[in-house]
Amino acid sequence: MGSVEKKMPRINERLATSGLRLTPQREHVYDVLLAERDHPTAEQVFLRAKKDMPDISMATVYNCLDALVTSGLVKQVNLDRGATRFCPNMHEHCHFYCESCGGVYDIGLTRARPEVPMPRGFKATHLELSIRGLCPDCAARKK
Amino acid sequence: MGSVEKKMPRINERLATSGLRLTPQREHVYDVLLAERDHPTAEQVFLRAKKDMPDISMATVYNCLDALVTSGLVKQVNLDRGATRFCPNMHEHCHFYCESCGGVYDIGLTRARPEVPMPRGFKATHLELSIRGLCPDCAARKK
DNA sequence: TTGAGATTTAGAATTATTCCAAGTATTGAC
DNA sequence: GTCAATACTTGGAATAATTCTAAATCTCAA
Ligand SMILES: [Mn+2]
Ligand SMILES: [Mn+2]
Ligand SMILES: [Zn+2]
Ligand SMILES: [Zn+2]
Repeated sequence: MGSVEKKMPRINERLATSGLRLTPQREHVYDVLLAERDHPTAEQVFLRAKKDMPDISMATVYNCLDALVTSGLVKQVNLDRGATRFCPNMHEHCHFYCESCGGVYDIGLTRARPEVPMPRGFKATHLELSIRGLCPDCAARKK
Repeated sequence: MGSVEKKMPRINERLATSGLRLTPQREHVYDVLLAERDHPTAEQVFLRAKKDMPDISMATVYNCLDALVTSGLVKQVNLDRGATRFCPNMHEHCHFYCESCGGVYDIGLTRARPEVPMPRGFKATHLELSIRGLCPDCAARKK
């Protein structure tokens, strides 16, 4: 995670191509996401962001998250009815939701992109897989 | 769709095994869902249900939908942030969301249940695939 | 230096859903 | 059949997550 050398130009450039500026708030929100790979909600991002930037507002967190999503640096993850979660991992992957602890984990899709035969006429542009069950910790505990 | 002969015992029995009663409202909400295969929201179900049962309330529609889901007669479908949609098709299938018209379509998963290699320790119990793109009508129109 | 446009912010508004408490209906024991 | 226990429906209040709004602040380029 060579943050300064690699992250900065990337985030700057990505925002720029969407006509957005790199602001301290946006960078900080992105850092918060990169710091922990648990798919936090906007609320959780807000709480974490405040630690180092006490004056940041909830509205700004929503704005920043939106800017990061728009510029392709962050993915939104929606799990049934709950609050939207955010994921800075832009590699192709799907999400595993633990029904016991509520945790969300990345599952790499090596090459096995699920193949689904489309009925005539449908043009698929994007497909999303989500899995639910028990994470390793919870599975072990339930034994 | 031999409704009376086949639907009634099924819905009655399914509700019963969850300790729930078959009420006129529950049956009517189920009928509304069966009448059109377009994954309506609770609001839409409410509007349609009122046509033949003008005194039904929104709260009851939510309650009925919940009862039907609990007893395994109806599936909930969540598409990103939007209102939950409801689907009376209990065969294994996934959902196609048209980014142009917003329609939701059932896509049968013949046998091709997507195979995903689980990292060590994860116990998957359920997996869900959703696809977005253009439905046949919208795809043709965009040509 | 300056002003147009972008960004941040607090708080109001909105949306979808759940909760609540009261009234109504159904059921089974007698 | 009567009656109480239980289930169900209902309107409205409450909640949760998100979006909107309008004013203050910041940034960049001329
Ligand atoms: Mn992820
Ligand atoms: Mn469906
Ligand atoms: Zn877990
Ligand atoms: Zn369409």
